[in-house]
Amino acid sequence: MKFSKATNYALHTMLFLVSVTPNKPVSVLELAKRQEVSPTYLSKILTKLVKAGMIESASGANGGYRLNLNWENISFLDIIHAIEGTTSLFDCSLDHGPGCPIQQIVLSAEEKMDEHLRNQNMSELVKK
Amino acid sequence: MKFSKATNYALHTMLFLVSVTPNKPVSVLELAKRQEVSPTYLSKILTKLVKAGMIESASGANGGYRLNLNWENISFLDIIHAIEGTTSLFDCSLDHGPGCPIQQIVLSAEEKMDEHLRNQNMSELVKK
DNA sequence: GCGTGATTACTCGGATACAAGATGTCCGAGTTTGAGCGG
DNA sequence: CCGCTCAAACTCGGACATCTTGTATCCGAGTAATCACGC
Repeated sequence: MKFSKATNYALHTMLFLVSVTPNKPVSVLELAKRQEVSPTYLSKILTKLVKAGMIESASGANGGYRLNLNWENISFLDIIHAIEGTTSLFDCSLDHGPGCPIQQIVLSAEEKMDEHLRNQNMSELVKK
Repeated sequence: MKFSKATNYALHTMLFLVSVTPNKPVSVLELAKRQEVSPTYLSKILTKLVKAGMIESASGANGGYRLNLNWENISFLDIIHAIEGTTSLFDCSLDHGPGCPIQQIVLSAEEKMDEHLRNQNMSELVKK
């Protein structure tokens, strides 16, 4: 079990966009160069962030990606969910009576992690 | 990102062994039947638990797997680590100055989850 | 100058290729138990 | 009744086969800005 590289790219892209601040779009080419990843692949990842309403894209010349207006409230968990999906880390998928105790324990552990990631938002990150 | 099925099998096997209690070994055939998984595959998973010192195996007729003496202290985290390995969920693997802030945040979130899983041990589970 | 068209610099989406890891199977080898059998 | 042998019931480990998912590339299409050119 590991976070995917795509999540890593998404997080770093957001970090960069936040630290650059101006409202001018940044091309995927530049974003990709900084992270040593192919532009076309990064583009696919960023499309997910667009659909999740975190950034917006401007096509055409001088186009690229820029933060959406609500960027300060975006949390780490939001970004991770946008890339990895929102399904839980564990499902017992075995019927041994209702309410598998293992399922309950693992999910509550996951919730602990989610809670921490939910409290970390972009506006705090930019201070560092 | 998801926990593997193997982890699910391992956890449920431990739960079963704990609830059965007697020191008589349980054959992998019976364990596999309960979880609807092939015996040979489950055997490979259980071998990892043996190497981690959580259970022990008895070969030969009437053989099988049984809990080790220290079973009460085994935590969920121990089992998960035995199957999934101990590498962290996230590594930035990108050099943008020392101490990637993203890495720090995600790892501290993981630590929250680990802490919860570390506190859940087998002796508590058996009560439920 | 001023529209108009062509060129350029981008994003978007689908299809596809590739790689790695999880999942599962097969088989040969070792080990213990217990039953059978001969003395 | 004792001891020997042999079969049965297991685990163990390596080598595969298969499936899924993440990662990455290619290409054609759409879109916006800018440049060139003719009037």
